[in-house]
Amino acid sequence: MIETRRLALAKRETLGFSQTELVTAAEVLEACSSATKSPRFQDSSLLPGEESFQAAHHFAHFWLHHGKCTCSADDLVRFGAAESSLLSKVDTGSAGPKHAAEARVFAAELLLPGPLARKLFWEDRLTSESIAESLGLSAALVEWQMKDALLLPPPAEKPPKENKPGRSLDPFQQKAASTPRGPLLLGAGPGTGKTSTLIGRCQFLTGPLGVPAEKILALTFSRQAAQEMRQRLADVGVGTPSSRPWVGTFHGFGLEILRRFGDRLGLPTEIKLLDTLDAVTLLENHLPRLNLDVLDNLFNPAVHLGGIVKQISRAKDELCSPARYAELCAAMSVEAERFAAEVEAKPGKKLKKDADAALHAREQAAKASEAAHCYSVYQKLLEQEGFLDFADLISRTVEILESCPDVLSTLQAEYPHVLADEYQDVNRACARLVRLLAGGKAEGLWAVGDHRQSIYRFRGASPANVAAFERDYPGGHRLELEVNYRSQAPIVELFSTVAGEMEQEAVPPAWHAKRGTEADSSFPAVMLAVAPDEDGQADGIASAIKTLRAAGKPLGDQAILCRTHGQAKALAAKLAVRDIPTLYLGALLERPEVKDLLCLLSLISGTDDSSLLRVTSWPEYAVSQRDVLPVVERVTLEAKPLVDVLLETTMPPGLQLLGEHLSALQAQSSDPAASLCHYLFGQSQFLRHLDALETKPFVRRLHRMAIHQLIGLAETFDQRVVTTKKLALEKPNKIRDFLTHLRRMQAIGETLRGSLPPEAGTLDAVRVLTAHAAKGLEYPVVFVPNLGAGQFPSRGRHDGIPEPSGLADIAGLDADEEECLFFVALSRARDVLVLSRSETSSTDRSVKPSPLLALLQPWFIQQGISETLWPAGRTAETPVEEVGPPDILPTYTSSELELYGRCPRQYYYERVLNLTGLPPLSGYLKFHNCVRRLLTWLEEERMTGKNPAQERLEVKLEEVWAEHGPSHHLHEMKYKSSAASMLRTAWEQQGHAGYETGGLQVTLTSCRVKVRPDHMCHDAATDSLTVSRYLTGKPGDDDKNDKRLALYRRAARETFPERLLRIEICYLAEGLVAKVDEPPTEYKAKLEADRVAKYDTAAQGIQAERFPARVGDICQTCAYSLICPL
DNA sequence: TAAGAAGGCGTTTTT
DNA sequence: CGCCTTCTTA
Repeated sequence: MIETRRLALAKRETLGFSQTELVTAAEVLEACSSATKSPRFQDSSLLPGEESFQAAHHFAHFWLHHGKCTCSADDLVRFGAAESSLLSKVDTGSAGPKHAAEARVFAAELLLPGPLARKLFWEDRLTSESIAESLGLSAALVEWQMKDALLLPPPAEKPPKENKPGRSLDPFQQKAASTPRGPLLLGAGPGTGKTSTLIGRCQFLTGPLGVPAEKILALTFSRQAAQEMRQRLADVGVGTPSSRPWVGTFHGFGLEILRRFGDRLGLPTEIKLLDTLDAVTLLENHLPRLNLDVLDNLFNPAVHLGGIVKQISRAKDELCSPARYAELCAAMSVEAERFAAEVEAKPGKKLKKDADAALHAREQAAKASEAAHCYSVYQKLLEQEGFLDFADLISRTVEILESCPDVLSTLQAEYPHVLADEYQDVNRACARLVRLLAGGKAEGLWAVGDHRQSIYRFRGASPANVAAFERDYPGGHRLELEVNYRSQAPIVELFSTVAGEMEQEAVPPAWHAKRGTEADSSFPAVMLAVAPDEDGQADGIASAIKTLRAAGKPLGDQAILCRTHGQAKALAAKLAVRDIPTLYLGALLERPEVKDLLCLLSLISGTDDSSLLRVTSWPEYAVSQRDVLPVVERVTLEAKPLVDVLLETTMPPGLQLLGEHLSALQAQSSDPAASLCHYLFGQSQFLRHLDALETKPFVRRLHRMAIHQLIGLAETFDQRVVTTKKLALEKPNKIRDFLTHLRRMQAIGETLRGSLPPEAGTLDAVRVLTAHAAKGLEYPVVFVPNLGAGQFPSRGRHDGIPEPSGLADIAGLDADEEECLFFVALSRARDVLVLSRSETSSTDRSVKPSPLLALLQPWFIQQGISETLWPAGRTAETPVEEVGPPDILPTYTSSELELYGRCPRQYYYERVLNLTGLPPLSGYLKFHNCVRRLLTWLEEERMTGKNPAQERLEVKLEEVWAEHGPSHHLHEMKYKSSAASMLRTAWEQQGHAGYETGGLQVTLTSCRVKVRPDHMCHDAATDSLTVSRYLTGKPGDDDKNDKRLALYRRAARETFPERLLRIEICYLAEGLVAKVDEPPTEYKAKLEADRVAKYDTAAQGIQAERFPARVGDICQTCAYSLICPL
């Protein structure tokens, strides 16, 4: 697209207009007409602005593709919704959509060049509407174009890089490219020219061998890799417009086969493809059929569905049918039982550890079995509805090829040459697909990969396919590329050492470094540094970056490769403080400017009025919180539309202005992307204020790119294939649906990472990325920080859903995945590689060196290089000011202190600002709310003297349910019956007569706490008091360590010192009662005291008005996440 | 000194 | 929820 823009600008200049000259659309089109000697394409059914765009679009095709426009009418007018379908995510290599997109960009750039748009907006301070008017274009088009022109980095003067001078192939590459017949597996280590060889292979096939280009099938994993390969093939002139190789992704190829031959499996002609969220929604819609038990969670039924869907997808990648999956799980259960029996029969004293292990094995088996059942239900649903998921694109294609010999032979004849890229990353399904296509002797198969770079095993990639190449392809042979063109000799030696250590049996590979050692006195090629703390490490990296820049390595040539996004985020932040521009967007939805705009959207769609607090705090409106809070309250209470309230003449001017903006947006369209564009470029001063807030130009860039990403996300958002059941009375509202979609994505744990647009490629800033993301890339300078134990390799977390053993037969695994990742990271460096670690971290007091460093030892010893010591950093600790106990102790309820403990910021929103926040996404919180209300009611009834009659329970349940229950919820009945049974259990716990009126109270250092236990019961005969806590979930191991129980004990002791005390947990769902014993030792008593002290700490925080946000998992479900931190 | 309990922390990504 | 670390206890 960058190139397309460049072409458009150049064309505009040849037409006689400069880049920043204000020229009307009519004049531009007139010039186009005379330049091409063709009439202005005209369609009188269009509006004036649209007509210009369409005409320009036709000229664009004429110049770009030397052809006529074949785009649909929709393509022509609706420039924004270019790629709204999920199917467009699957790359089938067809040129149509790409050409259409190029023409759109070209046309827009021709009519309103980026430089002109920037000048008019920033210098002349014009709005999109006035620009549209003066150019004779539609405002929507102008806004769409401004989105790119203002938010993306302007293109560099010169093209970023010319393609590498076409080096002729070296002997190894030549031999591989010109193998007369396969099957061949080419081992291509880092920087050995894998892609060049692949291209060379195509040239060899189409050249000397005279193979028609369309007989070649090249399969990759990512669309990007496919795109690059297509580009390079075009560059070297392989193929013609009528005969070109089929280059695309495995999934894209599968999609094409399913479109052609899907009828053999009874698939519908129009394929409906599900993404992960669709799949989760589908399962959620049929939750009762899933019969979840161990994987059930009443309070958040969807909590495990994400993991289950992931597991199903894994199974499909392994070509494992639901039946087979169930068998594996059954075997797992048998094994678990056998293990349990073995433990049971073991002589000697029983160890808790063994018993736990047995229990654990059983639980895992039970979970797996439930997942297996979900799989079978899911698959039936897919077939019933005619849906496919991503994994089906491969597995069902395999199914066709295996069951329809005619289809198979058709395809084998069409593609006698099959090229498979990244062979170490193929999963079983892809490997089978390749095997089938390659045919009997598989002479046309040419695969390339590097098993040491197999870093995607967690998603099913299996280097076992590399190991088993000869088994799968008898008569197959291997070749290895041995010259590294990328890195300086010391770096090549270093990662060769690692590769040698990784290999258990095989001879270590020795790559020849082509580049030798280009001595650079200012910096060693390889360096290993250790800092006492993380700030020291950041200082060290920052100063190395500066030194290297001074030595001629621009910031854009330097990259920091981290193991996790968490590390990347932290390091990027530390470098930003040290004035190093870094290119890292992080989680898109956590970025303040993105949250700002999401709040705006939620105001437009009327989904969350508390967003008002955030929006009105912008400089544009500058309304004080004092003025806004009453408005929020009124809107909540009066059920009057927000805009109407804002437009009341008594409102402060800021609120009225916002009211005007919102009402205009609401009148205009309900498309999220269009609304955002109109707001940003037409109505508001948002972008100018955003700039004013930030002094560093680079950070401004990041802000704008993040906003661009958000708009892109909104553009590609479309109605879901599978929707959650909605209330019939809800009006369609695309903005609301978009916001809900984002929340649901968050809820299933999908983080939307802000990926950088290609336009960012030329920016001079240090790239911060994960080692995974760096695969296939190279940088002159590479930093690999945080090489501590537990950091790299990362101590990861697994999903709750176990994988049945035997799903993947990964026999003969070569090296550990983390070692591969380390290897990938090291081999990205061209000239300088800086490895570093910190001896402490914010979480661990001491961090040992990563075991991965041991792999480097031989080389470091041989070179006589020892660790460089970096000094400690400045520790920027802000001392917490102590607030002494106040004269009059304030009183809090225990629940508000607990709220503060969970997240002080949430406490602030709820208790200080009195906001209500978003309603919960699913029904479980309403259900929970009902149960709590009912239990409180029950306890209050009891306080009056006696247990209510049983019939009253049902009456009360109906009453509370009608008002607060999850009515119309998909699983309302399930919730309702659990609520009824819990209430019943609580009711049966009546025990004794004689209830305490009022609650308990406890005095801490800085406050008094009012405690209202779930249930209390006084037995006058023995003068004993039983205090019970109701738990609605399943019993857990550390329930009795809950700080609330400690508080119960303290409060009961203080309120009734003379009574005999008994603390209990009552599990309502199970009908169990567990007694909580008195702390037997001093140590335990101290632990309990510490728990109580947490209430004290919370009270101190509230008094000191400290309300920091506790960022973590809870944010995903927090009702205030959009406005936080306010 | 080792077993055990309690607390703290927290992955990678494409289609 | 599963791991590692840190602390207590026998």
